[in-house]
Amino acid sequence: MNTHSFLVLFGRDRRSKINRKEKNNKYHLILEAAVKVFARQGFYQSTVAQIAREAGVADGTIYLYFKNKDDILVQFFSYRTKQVFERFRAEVNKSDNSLDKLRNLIRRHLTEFQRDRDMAVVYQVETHQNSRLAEDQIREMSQMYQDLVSEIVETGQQEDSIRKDLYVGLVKRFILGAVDEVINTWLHSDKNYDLVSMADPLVDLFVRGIGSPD
Amino acid sequence: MNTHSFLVLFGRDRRSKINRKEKNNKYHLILEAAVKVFARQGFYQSTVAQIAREAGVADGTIYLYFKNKDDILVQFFSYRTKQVFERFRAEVNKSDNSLDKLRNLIRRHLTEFQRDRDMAVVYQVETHQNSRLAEDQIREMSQMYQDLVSEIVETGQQEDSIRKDLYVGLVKRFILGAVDEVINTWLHSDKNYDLVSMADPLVDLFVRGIGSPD
DNA sequence: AAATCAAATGAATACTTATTCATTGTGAAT
DNA sequence: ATTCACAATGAATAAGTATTCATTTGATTT
Repeated sequence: MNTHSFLVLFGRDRRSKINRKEKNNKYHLILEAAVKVFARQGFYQSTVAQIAREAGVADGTIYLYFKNKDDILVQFFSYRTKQVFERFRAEVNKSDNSLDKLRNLIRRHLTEFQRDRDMAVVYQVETHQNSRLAEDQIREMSQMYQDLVSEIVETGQQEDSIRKDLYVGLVKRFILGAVDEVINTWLHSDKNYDLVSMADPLVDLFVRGIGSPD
Repeated sequence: MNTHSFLVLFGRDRRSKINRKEKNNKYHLILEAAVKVFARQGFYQSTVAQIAREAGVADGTIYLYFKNKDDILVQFFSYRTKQVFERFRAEVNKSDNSLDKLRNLIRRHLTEFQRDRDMAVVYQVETHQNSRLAEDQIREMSQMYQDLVSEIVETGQQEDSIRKDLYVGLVKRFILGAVDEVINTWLHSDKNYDLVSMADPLVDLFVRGIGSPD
């Protein structure tokens, strides 16, 4: 862990910190460039030289801000992706009604992933990898998401809008998996339809299932 | 695993086919070894030397059976995985009842992926990759699966066991995604629970949803 | 203008690895 | 026994690439 990572967190201070601010910018510049390159070619197919080129800096400069190539991916998960997942929590907290919570969560999830495709690609690929470089970060986010779903299910059961005979561990995977696949299909398509518009039909499927009411 | 033991096992067949049979065996030997190595380390982290070692052959031998490293992965999808997906179709055809079709499909899917973990890992990782080496094969299998679900939904709608107001394109992703995630979680766990036992609860979720009946 | 110093550079290093191919091994045919 | 036809080998080749570090740049201070 290098000093610069910390500077990022507290980068708002404007006074006499031009120097830091520049640093801050370059850190983000490289990170953004890296994500773009990773999204296009995959982590292992991407070279440090390509990232440097995309960011408009020299190869060596990258090592002033990141320990090594792996570290770039870890930083991506630590800051960019974790930030997004924290927004999910905020979204769920907005409502008391469990079905609204669920709808808000899915909608936010699709919105954020549609907004930043490069992030979406890297996230989808790396979380499905076997030897995951950012294993700890990925676990933490997965846990975050599962906690949200748990909370939704519990709330719903209290207010009697969600079945009580559910295996909650499975419900979590059921929901996350379906959302993931919808995103994945979108990423592999020409991306000329609105991902967020899938939210309502998807929630409807989660809640009512595909079976006839009778 | 060395070549010698294989020669002993199959060394009895002296006919002119011995040549072909040996070839065939070595082809499969290498393919199996490669899948094992890919599953452990990922495609790009795996070296041809490692595959050769695992198969008990020389590095150069691999190029007598495969055009190059990429070709090994393509062959894996062309033969091994496609074969599995064809079993899915057979399974669905066994029943006329749509919900049974669905249950059979899911059960078979989980059974096959549990049976061959190495295949499961490679499949899961590669299908989520961005630049997919076996793009054509993957598309074909995805299509196969989606056709199965379409068939199930149509049958179910005719026999009035499945809702008629469904967006079928979404139902496909909904089902495949949930199954995928259940498999993925299992692969990243200690794998000491029975994957197939998830089939019935999962189908129940698909059909009835999580919402209360009222 | 000179000195200072961190930031940035990019050529050089050290290493890894896919692929080739001259050589060797093997069993069948003559 | 000798030749023949391949299968198999693995050392050598040719590329590629992560990382380092001696040098340069440019801004700020003295």
